[in-house]
Amino acid sequence: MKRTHTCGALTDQHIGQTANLCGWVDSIRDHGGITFIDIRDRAGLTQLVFNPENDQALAERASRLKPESVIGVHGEVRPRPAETVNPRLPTGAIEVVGRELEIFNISDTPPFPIDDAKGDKVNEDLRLTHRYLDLRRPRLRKAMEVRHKASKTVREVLDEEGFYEIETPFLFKSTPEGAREYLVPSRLNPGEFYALTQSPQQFKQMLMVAGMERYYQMARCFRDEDLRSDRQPEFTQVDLEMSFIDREDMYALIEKLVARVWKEVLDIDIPTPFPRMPYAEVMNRYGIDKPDTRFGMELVDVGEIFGETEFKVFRGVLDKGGAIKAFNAKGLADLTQGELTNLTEIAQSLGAKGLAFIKADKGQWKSPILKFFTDAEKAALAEVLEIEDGDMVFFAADQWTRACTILGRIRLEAANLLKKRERLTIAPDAYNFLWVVEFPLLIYEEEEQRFVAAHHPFTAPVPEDIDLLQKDPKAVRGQHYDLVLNGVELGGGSIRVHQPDLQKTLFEDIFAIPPETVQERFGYMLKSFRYGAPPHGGIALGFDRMVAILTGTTSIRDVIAFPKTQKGQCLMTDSPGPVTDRQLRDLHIQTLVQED
RNA sequence: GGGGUAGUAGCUCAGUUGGUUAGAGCGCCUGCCUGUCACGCAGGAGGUCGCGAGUUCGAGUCUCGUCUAUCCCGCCA
Repeated sequence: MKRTHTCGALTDQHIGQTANLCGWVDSIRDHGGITFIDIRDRAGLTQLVFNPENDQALAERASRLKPESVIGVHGEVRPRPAETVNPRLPTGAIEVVGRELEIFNISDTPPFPIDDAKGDKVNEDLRLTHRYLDLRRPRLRKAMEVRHKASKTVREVLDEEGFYEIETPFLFKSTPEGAREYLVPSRLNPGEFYALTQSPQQFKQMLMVAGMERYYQMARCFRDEDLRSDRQPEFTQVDLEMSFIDREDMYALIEKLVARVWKEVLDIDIPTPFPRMPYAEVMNRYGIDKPDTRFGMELVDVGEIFGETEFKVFRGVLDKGGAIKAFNAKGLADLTQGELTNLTEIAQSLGAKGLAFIKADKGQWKSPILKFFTDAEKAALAEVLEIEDGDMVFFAADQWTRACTILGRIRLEAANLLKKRERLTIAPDAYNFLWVVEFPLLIYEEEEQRFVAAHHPFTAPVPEDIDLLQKDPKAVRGQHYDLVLNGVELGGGSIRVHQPDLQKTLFEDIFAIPPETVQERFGYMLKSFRYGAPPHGGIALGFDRMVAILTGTTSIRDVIAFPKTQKGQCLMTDSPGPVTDRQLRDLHIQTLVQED
């Protein structure tokens, strides 16, 4: 039986017509005589009626079906009796009277309910083992649709903007700086290995040297790092690179791209341009480089208030040039002892000695450190932090970065506690995009006693800071930009170095990589830059994270058809798995693990 | 590598201070039922309490170890 309509398509417009529907049995309601079957396909649900008065044998066959079986039904569309119309269903005004029934496949009883509400509560490992059943649930089906629409829109916009979609190799060579890589033994080159690309970074720059001018790719990337709810070993980036552009061009393009995706998928108008904030400011105000700006409780520098303090802890930090930061967790004075202990432990894990606080409770302030504060200091605190009864204020006194980082983390934890108490609500359709700009180009690595790239070694310095490279490397800002959305790092990129001499200086003088190593790893790149490299820059957006936000989930596993568990396994196919000795021999490798 | 949470029927969970035969809802099976849509009613089957040790007269419950999933730290240029 060939289908003529989908299960979502039939409405009262089709009354009187015949139709062939194919799909899965969603539910069976056998009344002894009359039997109703909901048939489901990708598009929706339609009620089938089988009446023994019409065809006794057919009605009996229908009533013996099992849920999730696949059937085809021929019948006519008719209106439901007025009092039995179901307004909760798009197809609730009609039903299809079954005349013929073809059973394509009888289903075993599924191991878990194929149902959004119940399915969401089922253990994820069971769902992943039977992912083909999990994906039947409307929520996941919808996620796949959103993912498709988003990638389609990305392709449309970038096509309009003159980009070529170009594929680059997955099999690359190992580049030990950066993420741990998946290695692939080379059969034809004994003892040598490919590495799967952790991103197409070097290839896309070569495409610019090659004169492609505008490249993009829905690029699969591979990183052998530990997993998180927003990190999978293979994931997808919207990867692109452009020649002859500056940062402003990039902001405009990505704002256009993102706004179109939100419009196409959610029918929401995202205001552009997006706000921009320098790295130093986001750290000062939010204590994190990917701030969630959907709520306030911003960090405040209270160092000036305590300029004359005799409180040893603050005095010591200020004398060493550190910072005293504070923020007001509005309405969190009823924090429990357990919650406070938990916050303190988090602060300590980030290097704090403790977590100082002031609780404004029933008209008075309570705090172990209150006795060290003068009345003037208290008054000043009350003013800048807008302390009211019921508030909880946290402090961090440390070197600037650490003080910000500690409170930035506590701010997020406090927000979660307030959400639980329903004192902080964030609109589900709040999308706070933000460009974070002017990152430092370099970070000093204490362990290795050298500078490393804050992002990657191909990021160009801000032109007016180039002179500082030798004099004051810490002060050099990079032409890097991060796109942040609701506290999630959605992507990042930069204007690249395109001058061979500058790139060589960065590698050898600043990052202190031995010249032989530079030659081995990046020699081809430096060489290419001597043959007419255009100024260029690019960006990569985390596509899985974008779709997760579009579908309102926090786990990218919900938007990847076949994701892996935290141990990197696919429970459906049971991979990875062992290989034969013969395979290992062909690849010239041995394992040190003995099979049981 | 480290910390937290969870693991009891096919699924979701309850199980008191360690004490008789481990329960519920859903699902499944059987029967009844002609307008339901989470159909209803009656009955029934279904358990290696993740696994392994230990303590104890006695362990789902306590201890240790271990496995799996998940959240987080480290890690992710």
